[in-house]
Amino acid sequence: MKPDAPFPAYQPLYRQIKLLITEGLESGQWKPGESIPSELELAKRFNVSQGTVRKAVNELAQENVLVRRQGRGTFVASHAHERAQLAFLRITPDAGPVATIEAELVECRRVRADAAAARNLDLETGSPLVRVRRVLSVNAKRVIYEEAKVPAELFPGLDAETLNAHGCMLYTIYESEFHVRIVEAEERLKAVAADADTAHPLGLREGAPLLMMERVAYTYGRRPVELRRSFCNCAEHHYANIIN
Amino acid sequence: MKPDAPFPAYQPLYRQIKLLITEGLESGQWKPGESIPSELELAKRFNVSQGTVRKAVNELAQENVLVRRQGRGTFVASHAHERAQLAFLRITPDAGPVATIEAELVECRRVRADAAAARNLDLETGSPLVRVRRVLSVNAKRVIYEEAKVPAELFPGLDAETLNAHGCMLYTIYESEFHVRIVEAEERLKAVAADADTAHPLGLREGAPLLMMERVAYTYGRRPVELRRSFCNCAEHHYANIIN
DNA sequence: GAGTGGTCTAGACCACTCA
DNA sequence: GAGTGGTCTAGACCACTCA
Repeated sequence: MKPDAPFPAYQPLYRQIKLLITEGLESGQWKPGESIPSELELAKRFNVSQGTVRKAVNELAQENVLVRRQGRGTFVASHAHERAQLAFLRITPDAGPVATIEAELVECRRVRADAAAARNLDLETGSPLVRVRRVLSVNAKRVIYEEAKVPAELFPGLDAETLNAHGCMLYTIYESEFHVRIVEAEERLKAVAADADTAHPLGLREGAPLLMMERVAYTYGRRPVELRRSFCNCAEHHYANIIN
Repeated sequence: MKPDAPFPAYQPLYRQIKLLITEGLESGQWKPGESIPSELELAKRFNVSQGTVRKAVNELAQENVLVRRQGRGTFVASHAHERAQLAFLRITPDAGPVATIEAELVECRRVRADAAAARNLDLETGSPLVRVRRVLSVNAKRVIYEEAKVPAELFPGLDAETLNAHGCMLYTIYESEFHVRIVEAEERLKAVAADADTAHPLGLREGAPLLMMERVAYTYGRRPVELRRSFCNCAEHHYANIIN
């Protein structure tokens, strides 16, 4: 395999290999938690050197799409194991680690995408969405009220029953029940005053300061598949971030 | 050069090279904005292959310590150029990009480290610090009130005059005037209610919700050198973050 | 001991920058 | 055209896992 296609801009070989691997992941050829073939095997299959496969796999590992384990193999990253979940839950108690997380379902229903939701999810206005509202408890304290919206088409049969049956981690459910893996998210944070809707579920008075987190979550290929707005009571919790 | 030293745990060659390069940076042998020697030159100097140097340099580039430019060379990252500054200023207008940033100095004086500051900065309680309080304007709107504390020892002569003479980017000043380069930071975000101290500089009423950002900033080798607490009025601005 | 990923080398050639 | 980083190959050997 050589760089051909002069038009779609020059892409190095390892990027093309990366794309081929990503396609295998998208198609479900290799599922979350499973191992992909060894470097030598992939090199043979794609007719390139091991070094080129390595470079492609390294980038995917870096993006948390694959997980390398020396001596064992390379695995498809999963929200189910390894508490990689916590990468997407940045709220932490001020003192001590996150020990438990529980969710109480407030509501799960079908809605129509408004203009903003449609724009962010790359859909038509009015497209059917599933809207999930929940209260999350960290270490048995209710601190987050969140609303998630996802395209109904991608999540057929997502309802209260499904949610209650499969634990509290939404991204684990997306992955195991609907074959949608979240790999990246963009967040916008603001401090806002609690209104009636957000104050009550968290046991606060209206006007109390809340950390609002608006998120667009993406699957492979930077395709947006979830819109989320969360509100966190920061009395004893904070949002942790590392900059570099 | 071969892996020797059996005791301090096995470190691959490229990590040792990485450390040697970092030492050159810390010592000021190569200064921010300057280029470091070419890969082949470094390979000759350290008596390893170009590939090993490349691996070390790649990691440092990844950490935003070095910047690679094909055809030109490898440069020491700088807060002065390339608006790499914005990596550490996550506050953005809700609509449109950051066009201008200005700072008004509120206060600059010497203080003593309290227990918390001492712990976070790896100092003794009571150590001399310089405390800087400022109001930052983004696109000509005053939206951030911030307080930074740094060890006085590391920043001799840091005073109001210095600050007013060298523009508004603190990390650029640290770098150009005091040879302290910030490479990483940990932040904790909370929503809080404005008190008298924070409300007035931002033109808000007490009790208004503010986004509080507490930061520990690190130089090479993860040495903590700045403590910062900022408050942002989120009426028309937000904190942007990417998770993956 | 077989198989995996991790490190290291040597060398060829490409893409880009600049004088 | 000389010099830089970027890609790609082939091959050796190491560290780690597991049966």
